[in-house]
Amino acid sequence: MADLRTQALDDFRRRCKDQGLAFTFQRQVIYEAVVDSREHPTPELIYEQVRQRIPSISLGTIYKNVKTFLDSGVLKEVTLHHGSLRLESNMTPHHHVVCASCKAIFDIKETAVESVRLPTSELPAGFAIQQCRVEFVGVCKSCQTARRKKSKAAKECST
Amino acid sequence: MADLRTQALDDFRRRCKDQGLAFTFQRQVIYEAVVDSREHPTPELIYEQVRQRIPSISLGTIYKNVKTFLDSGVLKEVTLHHGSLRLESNMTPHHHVVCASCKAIFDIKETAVESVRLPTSELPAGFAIQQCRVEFVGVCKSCQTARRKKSKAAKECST
DNA sequence: GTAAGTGCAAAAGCTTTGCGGTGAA
DNA sequence: TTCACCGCAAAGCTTTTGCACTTAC
Repeated sequence: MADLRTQALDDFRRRCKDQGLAFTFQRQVIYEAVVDSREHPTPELIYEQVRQRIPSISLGTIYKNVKTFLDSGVLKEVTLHHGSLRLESNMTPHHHVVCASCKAIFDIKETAVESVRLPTSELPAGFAIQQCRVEFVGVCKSCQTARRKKSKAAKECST
Repeated sequence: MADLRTQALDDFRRRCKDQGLAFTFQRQVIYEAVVDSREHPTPELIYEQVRQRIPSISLGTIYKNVKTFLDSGVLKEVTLHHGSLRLESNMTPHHHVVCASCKAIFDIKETAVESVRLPTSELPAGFAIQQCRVEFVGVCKSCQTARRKKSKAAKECST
């Protein structure tokens, strides 16, 4: 009987193969650390977890692999905005449209979307909601144009 | 006739007074730089803008004042997650509940909220939406408890 | 065997902090 | 006059990069 962990491991091995990534012990343990933690961990937290099983691992390796996993779609980032403080002077409630490519942020007035409701039963126990933010993620006009140009150039280059 | 800029300035002066903040030229220019820019600027971008009017300003002053403005509610941050990469292994679409105090992130299954629609007319021209993310912001149970304890202690301290 | 991955250390952002001089109230 | 604020410089994080060694394929 293949237990869940074995199955998850096979899954991960397959995903590495699909992405052309070498299947190393370090990668396996890093990946498991993220999956096992229910906390949306930071690289530092992953480092602490992984070090319990691989004391010789370096933080640099965590970062390199996290980046590899993000690039290949094995993991995701919780937010597109990490790494830079972005400010807001529009103090009236509103929502955002964000370009995944250039990180441009556009405001949308609150009334443009229907108010979103969440049944209390879906919330963590005792959580007090103050606000609901909606974020539409996509690609802005100029980034679409840039991508088209780039892929066209790549095509011409390969012929 | 008081133009818009004069009025905005008076507004800002009043807000500083309300918050017990000194009204300095630097603060005025920093604030105006954020308001004038439609781009949800970073501190670095604000620095560039402000330097055109106050060449001697330092980046440290930008950071100090941005922090002051955030603490006093004169400005807001676009996201709570800036400053730390947070990872996600749950690749199925879902939404988040975030504690504004400890930054804990909880998953909510996508079906828990009705799908959010945005009329194309509300979008920036040419923007291609790929995804909609909903984030409920509030305070988790343990942070509520901690705050209650803290404010109780403060009360006892002041008597 | 070869290309990719690892560990280590240095460096590159971004942000905070401390201190002496300056300016707002 | 006093206290908060400014500019400067140093330090503290987080993240990236380069290089020699090792490992997966």
